Amino acid sequence: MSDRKGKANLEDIARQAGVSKMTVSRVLRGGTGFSDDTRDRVMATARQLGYVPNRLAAAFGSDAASTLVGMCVPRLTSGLFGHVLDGVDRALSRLGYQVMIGANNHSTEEEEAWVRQVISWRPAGVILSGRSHSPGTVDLLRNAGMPVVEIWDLTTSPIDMSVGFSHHDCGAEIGQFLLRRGRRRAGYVGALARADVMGQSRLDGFQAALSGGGHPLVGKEVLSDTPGFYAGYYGLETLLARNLHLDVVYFHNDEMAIGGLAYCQARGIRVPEDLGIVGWGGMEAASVLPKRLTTTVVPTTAIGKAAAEALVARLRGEPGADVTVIPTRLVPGETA
Amino acid sequence: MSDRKGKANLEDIARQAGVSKMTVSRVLRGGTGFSDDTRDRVMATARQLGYVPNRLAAAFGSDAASTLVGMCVPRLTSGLFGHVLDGVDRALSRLGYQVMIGANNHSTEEEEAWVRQVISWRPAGVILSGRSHSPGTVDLLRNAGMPVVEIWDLTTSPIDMSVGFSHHDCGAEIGQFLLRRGRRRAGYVGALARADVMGQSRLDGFQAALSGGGHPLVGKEVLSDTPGFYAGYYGLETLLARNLHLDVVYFHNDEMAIGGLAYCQARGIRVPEDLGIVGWGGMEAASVLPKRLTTTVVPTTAIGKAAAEALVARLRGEPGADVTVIPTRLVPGETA
DNA sequence: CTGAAAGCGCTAACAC
DNA sequence: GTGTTAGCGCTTTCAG
Repeated sequence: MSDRKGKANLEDIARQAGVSKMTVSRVLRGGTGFSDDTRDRVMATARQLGYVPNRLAAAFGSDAASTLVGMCVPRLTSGLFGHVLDGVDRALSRLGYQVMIGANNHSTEEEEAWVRQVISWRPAGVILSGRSHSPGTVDLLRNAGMPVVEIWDLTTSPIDMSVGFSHHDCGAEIGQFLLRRGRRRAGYVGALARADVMGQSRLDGFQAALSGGGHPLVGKEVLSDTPGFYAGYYGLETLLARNLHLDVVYFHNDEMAIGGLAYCQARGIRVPEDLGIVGWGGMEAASVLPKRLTTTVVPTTAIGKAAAEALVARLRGEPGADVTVIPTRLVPGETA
Repeated sequence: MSDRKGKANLEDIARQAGVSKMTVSRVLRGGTGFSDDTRDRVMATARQLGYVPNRLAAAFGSDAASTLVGMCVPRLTSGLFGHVLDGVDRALSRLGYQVMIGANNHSTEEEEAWVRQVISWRPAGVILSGRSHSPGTVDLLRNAGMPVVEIWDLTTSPIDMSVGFSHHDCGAEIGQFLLRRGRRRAGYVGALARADVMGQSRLDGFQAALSGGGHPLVGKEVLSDTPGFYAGYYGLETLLARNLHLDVVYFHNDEMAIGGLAYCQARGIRVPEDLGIVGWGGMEAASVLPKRLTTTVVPTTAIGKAAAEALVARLRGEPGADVTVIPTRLVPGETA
């Protein structure tokens, strides 16, 4: 059916359909400037030849035809970011874009390495997670002159655009909530201290609110481990072993909080009577527990969708805000 | 610093360093055939100009220089596939490849649409999830002449290569296990009946084993919903409402099983005394429950890693098996 | 409505 | 050790 390398190109179609490459190109891209007859003939020939367009050539030759979008998340195994990725991918793929992923593992160096790779593919734009990046990353992106969306942790001075919410405010809101509920001796269990800037922001906000209310954080335990169920379980065990008479514990996220709940159940600690348990993130599991987890629900998919839309709007030259706030929602639950 | 469009290219570096484009290309790719002095000069100039290579041009011009790999999963929000993706990405990014993602939402049509897009970028290879694909997908991939790895559900006649395990065997193994434990009236709770071929395979294996043992499946409830906690909770409620006197229920996955456990706890149903609960997948949460969930643990990351390695081995012309079995592990747990 | 020419930035092949 | 030539497949521009 076709020639060299078993791959037909525009010229093959052109020859066989008796038109020029240019006409084929126009037809295939659904443009205008050809007769119905020509279109039908070209389409038929393309199908017959099993033509597969070469977007490498298209993107290369046209400088503005790239439909690649890079998206970097902290960890690919994070349930929350899976939903963000889903929101991004659904919005983008529907518009004909392709998503290149990357994980920075909470390291700005790894992020920079990823950015360096990804921009060499001349993507239409890039989505980053978080607001702290290496100077090299910022440089690279500024010079690349493509839309950049920083998601998750809002920043008022984005590289280009920002979509998300304030982690600091999440922590503060929970702090105030707990004080209102009469909690006086709060603890914190986290993970990945050095690495996770955003978890740290929540803790900062939490502490600020507690101190502001006159009942500062009593104790904290931060493991250097994946912030999952295990870490929550053992982190709470360690923290409680210090006998600080805590009446509530704020966890890095819902998974850890559920681990904490499991520990309480195993030890006969009554929740919320003996100890309050608070999570963050809003994973689905948290809402079918025997007692609904007190937590902050993050609209993950909406953030992904909004980020994708902001990116595309910029690409199309449509007006759009540089900073988009996607509010989180405190769910009182029954565990604190 | 540089010229038109603020982007330096090989020629800019060549001119400023007083060598030819070709020499610059050789230096930048870490090849051979230049003096130390030349190398230093070129490198310095490249850095000074803020040179960002154009892989679009490289991949386009060399036909064998693509480092793009496409990876399609059923759902981006699946915890298990998040880990698979992580395994793939870690293995691949370390070797300089970039991953383009896609989700097929359990639809072979959506998968075909994705394949059509992705191969137009002339990737080095493609990783698909599952073994059932549309004829169009198979055609496209066969003609593309690039390595293809089908993961998750093993097939002995892959398009090219297959890495995973047998879902049918997973179900059968659980069926036999339950019979040995004296269970006689088993039920099943699943989700996405039509769409999820692999879940169906597990159910098939499960039923075959039960029937083979003389105690066929008593009842099943399959929701058209996301296979998550909610669906598990309400699915079990619905199934039990039929008063079939079940003594054990096999769930589509761990999330649903945990939803089922939550239902039992809410209703005072004792597990495993009154009812056995069995999951599938091996999510982390399952192992910190008050009672460890009886389930099948799937080595997700290992599958991703093996798939990536098989793909790269093929690209390098290294010998490798077409079919790689990554065994799952039945965890007896305490819920059945 | 259609076509011809030029060129995107890089690498392969070959010459020196 | 280094340079020259050609060309990857497409789109842009400009002519008709």
